[in-house]
Amino acid sequence: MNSAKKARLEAAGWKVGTVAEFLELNKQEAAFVEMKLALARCLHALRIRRKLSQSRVAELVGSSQSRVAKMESGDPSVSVDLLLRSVLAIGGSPTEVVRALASRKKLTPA
Amino acid sequence: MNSAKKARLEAAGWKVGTVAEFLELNKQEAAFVEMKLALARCLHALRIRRKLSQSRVAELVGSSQSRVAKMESGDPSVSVDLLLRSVLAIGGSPTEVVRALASRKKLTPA
DNA sequence: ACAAGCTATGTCAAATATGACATATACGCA
DNA sequence: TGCGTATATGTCATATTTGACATAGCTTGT
Repeated sequence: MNSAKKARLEAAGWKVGTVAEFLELNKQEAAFVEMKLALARCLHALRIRRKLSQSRVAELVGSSQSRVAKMESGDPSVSVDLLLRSVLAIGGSPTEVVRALASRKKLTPA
Repeated sequence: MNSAKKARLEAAGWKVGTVAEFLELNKQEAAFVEMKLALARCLHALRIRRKLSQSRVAELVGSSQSRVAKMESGDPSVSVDLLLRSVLAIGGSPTEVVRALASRKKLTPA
C-alpha cells in the first residue's frame, strides 16, 4: 500500500496495519473476552448454587441488581475487576476463580 | 452496641458491623489483591523473559512507560483489566495467566 | 386477572482508571 | 565527568466504569 492510500484510509478513520497484526490483536481480544465470560459464568453458577437472587448479590457486592445482571450477561460495560470482586464477595474462592478461568470455552467462529 | 452509639459512630463516618464481617471483607480484599499482584509479577517476568523494555511494552499495549511501571509495581490505580490485557499483548497465553493466578503467593501479615 | 418476586435493558451523573507528560533516580559506558 | 537508556513516581485532563434508577418481561401462586 502506498502512503497516499494509507493517508486517505486513515483520514477516513481506519487503522492501517498488516493482516498478521490484525489477527494477533483479535486473538488477544478473543482471549480476553473468553476469560471475562468465564468469570461471568462462574458468578452465575455460584449464585445459583448458593440460591441467591441478583438483588441479594448486589447487596453483598455493594452494587445494584441491574449491574449484577449485566455482569452475568458479560455486558461490555463490566470490568474484570468487578466480576472478580463479585465472585469473591459471594464466597467464591480464588481456587474456584482459577478453575473457571482454566476451563474457559473457546469462542466459536460465527 | 446500642443503636444510639451505632448512630453516633456512623455520623462520625464509621461503618458498623460485626467482627466476622470485617474479617470476611478483609479476606476477600486480600484474595483480590493477591491475584492482582500475581498478574503484576507475571507481566514483569514475561517482559524480562522477552527482553523488552517498559517503553516497548507500552507501545504494544497502547499505553505509556509510566503506566507499565505502575502495573508491575501493583499500583492501586491499575485495574486487573489492564494487567490482563497487557500480559496478553506481550504474548502471554491464557494458560500462563491461569498458572500465574494459581501460584499466587499469600500476603504475609505485617 | 392480579400481585409479588426475579431478571433484563437502557440511561445518566458521579466515581474511577487511563495515557500523557514531567521529572527523578540509577546504571553502564566512553 | 557527561550521555544515553531504563525505571520509578507524581499530576492531570479525559475516558471509561459505576451504582442508582426506571421500566419491561417473565414466572408462580392466588
